[in-house]
Amino acid sequence: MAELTITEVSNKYHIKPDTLRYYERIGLIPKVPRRPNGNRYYNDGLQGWLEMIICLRHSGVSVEALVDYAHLLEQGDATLDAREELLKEQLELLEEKRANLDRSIKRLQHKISLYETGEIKKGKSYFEEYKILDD
Amino acid sequence: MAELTITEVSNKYHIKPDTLRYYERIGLIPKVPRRPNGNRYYNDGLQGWLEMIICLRHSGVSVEALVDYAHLLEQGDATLDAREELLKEQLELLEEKRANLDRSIKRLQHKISLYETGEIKKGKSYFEEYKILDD
DNA sequence: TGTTGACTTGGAGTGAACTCAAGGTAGTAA
DNA sequence: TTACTACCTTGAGTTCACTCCAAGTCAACA
Repeated sequence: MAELTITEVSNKYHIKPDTLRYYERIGLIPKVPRRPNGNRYYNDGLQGWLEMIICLRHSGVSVEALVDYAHLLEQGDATLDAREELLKEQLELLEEKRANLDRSIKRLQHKISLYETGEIKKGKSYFEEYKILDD
Repeated sequence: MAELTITEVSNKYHIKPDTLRYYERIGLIPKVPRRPNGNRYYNDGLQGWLEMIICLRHSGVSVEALVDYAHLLEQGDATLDAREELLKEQLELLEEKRANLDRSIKRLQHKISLYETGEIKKGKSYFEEYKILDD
């Protein structure tokens, strides 16, 4: 890890430079340090934070929640409890998401198996297929 | 199960009447049958389909993909293979999602444990917390 | 000394998926 | 008859999360 330009970070994390600047604008990333000419550079700490928020964003954690967390971090020691609380709330949301995701995956697998075994036969009416799945 | 009004379906599946009408407008739900006064009623087949699409929507399957699937269903037997293909694609997407979700959950759990054991101590600089997590 | 090319800014535009508002009708209850 | 409620339609508005655009700066290279 080293200090990377915005384009390098963009390539590393598959996230557009515009998005990186947007994240900074809304406070999801703090003020990024600059070269004498004004160009941003991203150090190790920033890259660690980026990795974290990109992972969580991919899982559907809202930008708002992450901005809240970032703001709490900026306020330092006084917000340790609030931060833990926020993380726990988000964890619960993600666990709900996973439960639902598991249901959907099972549903799709079951449905696909019906296609493969030919149990969804020709000539069925539009919705007949769905009665099978009322489980 | 019986024939339900739009409000009853709305309550049953926690989805707004406007959203139900919207789904119909865009072809995600087929023409819903009507009472003589024009009010919609949702029969068993429709409710089964709704349950399915709501589950998948909660898991992040796009409206577009579901509309495509609905259109294929409407076209009958000739689309059996295309339907199976579409389901398999969506299943793959969901499995990717689950892998990422698991990563995020582990990350959050780890982070919360750092808060609980006090390993995230007072007086740390803004990003120091994230260096711990470079794993 | 131009002319690339990578960066900068502020602000506007986009796409997905709802969500709402305005105005109208049908059926019931006082 | 009037009031109320639940439904209807069309079309516009909202939210979220980017994503793009135009115009400008700066460093390096021919």
